[in-house]
Amino acid sequence: MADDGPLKMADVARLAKVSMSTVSRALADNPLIPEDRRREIQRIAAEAGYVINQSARSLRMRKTQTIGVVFPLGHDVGQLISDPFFIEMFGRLADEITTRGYQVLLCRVTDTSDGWLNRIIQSHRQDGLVIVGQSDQHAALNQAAESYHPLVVWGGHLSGQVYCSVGTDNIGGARRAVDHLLGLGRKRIAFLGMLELPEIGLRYEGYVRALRAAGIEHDPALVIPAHFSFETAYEAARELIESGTTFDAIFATSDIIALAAIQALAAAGIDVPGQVSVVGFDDIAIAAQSTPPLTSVQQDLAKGAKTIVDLLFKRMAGEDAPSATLLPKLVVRKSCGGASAG
Amino acid sequence: MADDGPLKMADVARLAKVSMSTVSRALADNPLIPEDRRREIQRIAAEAGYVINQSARSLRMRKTQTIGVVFPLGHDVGQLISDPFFIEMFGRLADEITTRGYQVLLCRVTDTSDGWLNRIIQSHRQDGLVIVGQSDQHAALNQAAESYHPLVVWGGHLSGQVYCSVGTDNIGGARRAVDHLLGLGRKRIAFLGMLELPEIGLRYEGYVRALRAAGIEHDPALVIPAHFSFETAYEAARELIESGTTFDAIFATSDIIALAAIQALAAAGIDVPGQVSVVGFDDIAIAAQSTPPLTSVQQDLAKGAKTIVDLLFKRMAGEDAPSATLLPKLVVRKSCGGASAG
DNA sequence: CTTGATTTTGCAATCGATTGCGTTAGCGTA
DNA sequence: TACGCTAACGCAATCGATTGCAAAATCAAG
Repeated sequence: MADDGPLKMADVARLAKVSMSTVSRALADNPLIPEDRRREIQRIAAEAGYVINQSARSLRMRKTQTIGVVFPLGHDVGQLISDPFFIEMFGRLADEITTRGYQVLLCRVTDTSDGWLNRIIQSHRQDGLVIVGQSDQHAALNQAAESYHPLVVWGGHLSGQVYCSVGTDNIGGARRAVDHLLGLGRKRIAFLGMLELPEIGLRYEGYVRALRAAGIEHDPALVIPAHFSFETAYEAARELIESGTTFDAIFATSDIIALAAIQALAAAGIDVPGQVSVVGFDDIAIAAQSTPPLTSVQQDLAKGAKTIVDLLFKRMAGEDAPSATLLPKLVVRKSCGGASAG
Repeated sequence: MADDGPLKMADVARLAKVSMSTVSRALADNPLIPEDRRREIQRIAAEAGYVINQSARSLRMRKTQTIGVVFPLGHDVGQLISDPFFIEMFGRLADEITTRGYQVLLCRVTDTSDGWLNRIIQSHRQDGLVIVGQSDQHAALNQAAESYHPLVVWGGHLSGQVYCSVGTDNIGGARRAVDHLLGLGRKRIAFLGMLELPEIGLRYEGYVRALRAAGIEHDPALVIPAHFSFETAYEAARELIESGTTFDAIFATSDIIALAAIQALAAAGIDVPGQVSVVGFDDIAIAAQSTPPLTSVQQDLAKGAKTIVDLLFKRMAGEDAPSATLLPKLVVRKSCGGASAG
């Protein structure tokens, strides 16, 4: 009875003694087929273990029921997708997407030559795209967004931006963090991060504004370039410590950097938060579990992911969806001293 | 010149003044087409921004150039994919897969009713499957493996196993960890983990063997059920502490559980490693960065992922590939006292 | 200039579903 | 019985590529 190859719809049609058209419609719950017959055909198909071939379906319907999630570009190309922030974001996005009955296709860009985005788009492997982090590809995104609508980017809103983005209010978040440090009486606040990246530039902007508002002179010696990886951030922090520059607080532009800094401080025998307060950015899962627990600017990733996917589905439906900015929240824990009850 | 819809191969054929067959072959670098003409056609296609439609290609070739990665099943269904171990594994797998020119499709199983695996397989969305963690689906995997070969499972080798799996030597790893604790003079070693899961069962086996070999009586009061999530593990550890049962070491079956235990111990004013030594399992990235840094049984995920994907591609090529077991390594850090120069 | 061998090229079938449109069946009413 | 109308259903085209096979073009040798 059972031949080797997997069942095709034609086989089910034969079993049910109807045409393929009817099977197709029955499986799609098309009301053109009377309900009892629909049920019957569905039962037969299920019992035979029939599953629709998605390749064929995608071709015909020009839809794949799949969302592509594209990961860090530019400076991070070729690297492992291991940054906790990206990872957490990916998990949240995956949840939101699968909940809506779509599959998730991970796209790693291995070839950033001109047209990389077009190559992804035109492959028709997905019905929509989420790009996590605009990195240095602002122009490419702008260009693609003109003709391709189902596209949402996670990242700060930049000037001259055409594409739809969802991101944190970086300036406001940074400002809040630095204001908090100032409120604790800290005056020499170091800034750790890569100014070249657009989002970090915005956080720097917030840092500067907060200092200025407090009437504190801004010391360039306190601005330290630090990459996102733990090792390089640790080095950066170590150099700051050894440089002899005095400081009583650190505003790190990511939690990984903050954790690395705390570790470097501990290694140098400097007490956190006794001598130096540390604030991070992102509030990733381990932030609450570090020692001491890390004060951090919380990006509500659950909400961010939901917003991204909501907007994406709107755009896929042809509606126009505007960019959104999320308001970050400062989560105060022990790493900066002051009030906290663990 | 530019009409609205995206280019099709026929359009490129027209531009190049050849047939579609020739374009198809040229883009596939088929030597049937003379090299200079191939180049020419490729240039024309690239300039026009043409990209092959993967839906059509997949249908015709019966290949998708995609590997499906299926995530935790059973008890974890419906949960967020956030466990650092899974996440790290996913990143590594994604790297190995994309390096080989394949795409990664994330499959979350939302419906574990009978035939869930068949439904994934028969959808023909992927050319091969990696299943991360067999959970309680041993039987389903065995059944599917009989007719579907390009399938590799991450997990321990269980008795009566038909499918191909790659996993750590759980018994050996646990044994090594407990032996180390015994070597430090610890005698009352608590075990934290869910015995119901096959892999954890094996780790328990190693735990028991190590105790037995050391001539230490095995106290059931020291075996505490603990789930993989931080919160539940924290609760489990707290209960152990408050139960009054004496213990001088903890063997946790995952790093998350270990970190939760350390935090619970700290909250109870118990010094780690002074009063209690703690060893984890997995050696996830944050293990080295916790306070104190965590001793852990290292599963070499990079190697594991590479092995999984190697075997999978062998199987996709029709070869037969046997299961593999990786030897774990105990990474000693400060959380269990003894030698360490952190 | 033939002829045969070889290299290029294109026709048309194919992958497995979906769906517009026309046909048939079924029913009620006159 | 005849007619009209609607509900069910199936034919065949279609999505956009790949490829077996045969035709056409090219070349070498006689």
